[in-house]
Amino acid sequence: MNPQAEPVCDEPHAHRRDRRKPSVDEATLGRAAELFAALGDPPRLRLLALLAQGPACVSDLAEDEQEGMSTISQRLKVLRSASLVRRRRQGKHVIYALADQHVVDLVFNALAHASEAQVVGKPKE
Amino acid sequence: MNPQAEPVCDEPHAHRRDRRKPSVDEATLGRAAELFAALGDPPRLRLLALLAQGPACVSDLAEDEQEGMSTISQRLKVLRSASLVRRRRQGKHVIYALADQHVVDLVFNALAHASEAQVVGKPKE
DNA sequence: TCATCGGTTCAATGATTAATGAATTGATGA
DNA sequence: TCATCAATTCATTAATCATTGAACCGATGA
Repeated sequence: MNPQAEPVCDEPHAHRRDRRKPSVDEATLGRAAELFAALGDPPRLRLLALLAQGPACVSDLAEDEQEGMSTISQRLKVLRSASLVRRRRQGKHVIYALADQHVVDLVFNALAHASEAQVVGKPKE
Repeated sequence: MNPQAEPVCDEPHAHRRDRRKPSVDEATLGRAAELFAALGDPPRLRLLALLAQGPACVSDLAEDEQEGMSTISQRLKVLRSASLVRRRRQGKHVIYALADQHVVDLVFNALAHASEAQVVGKPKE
C-alpha cells in the first residue's frame, strides 16, 4: 500500500537497521572534535581569518581586535593546541601564522559555505 | 645581509603589517562558528559518524549510544539548528539523516585528517 | 475516545570554558 | 646588571553548555 522509494516501516520498528559497528575509534573522533571546537568560537575564528591574510604578532592582533594581549594570547593558545597555528620568535615579538595550507582551505571553505547557504534558511521547526 | 624569503623585522616593530581591513562580515563568521561548534563535541560528532552510515531514528541512535532519548534528541537539535542533519517523520518514528553530501564530506575529511596527523604530534611548548 | 509509544521541550543542576588583571618569563638594549 | 617591552601564565569570576528526568506533544491502534 506504499510502494515508494524509501523503505516503509510496517513491522514494529524496522528501519533497515542492522547493528552498526563502532564506525571510528574514540581517539580519532576526539581529535577531530577538538579541532572543530577550536574553530567553533567567533573570536577565535576571526583571529584565523586575520591570520589568513598573513602572519602577525600578538600585539598587532590585539590592536586589530581591540582586546588585551592576555585575551588574544589565550585564544591563540587554544588554536595552537589544536595545531591550527604555528608560532616563531622574532626578537621581542612572537609571530603567529596558520599552521598549513590545509587550515587555510578549511577556514576559507567554511566561510564561503557560510556566506552562501542561508538561502533556504535553517529549519525553525 | 639576509635575502631570505621571510621578511625581517629590523625596524622597531615592522612586520609588514599594513592595516587590515575587516576580512569577513560578522554574520558569516558567526554562522561558520556555529557550524564548527556543533561539530566540536565528541558525542555529537559520533552521532554524525553514525548517521554517515545511513539514516536512523532517535531510539535506535539512543540504543547505539547507550543514552536516553532525551539526551540524543538534544544533541540532534544542536546539529539540526546548524543545518547538519535533516529529519522526517515516518509513522511514530522520526528519522534523522545527514543534511547533504557536503556534510558527509566534511565529517569524513575531518576524521581522515584526525587519524593521519598526530604523526608529528602537537607542540607541547 | 483512550492508552500507548516515540520524541520533544522544559527547568534545574553540574561541568566547561572564556575573559580579565596581576604576577611572571624571556629577550633586548642601555 | 637593570629597565623595558612583548608575551605568557595563573587564579578568579562570569557565562555558556551538556545532561537529566519530568512533563508534554503527536501519531497510531484498540
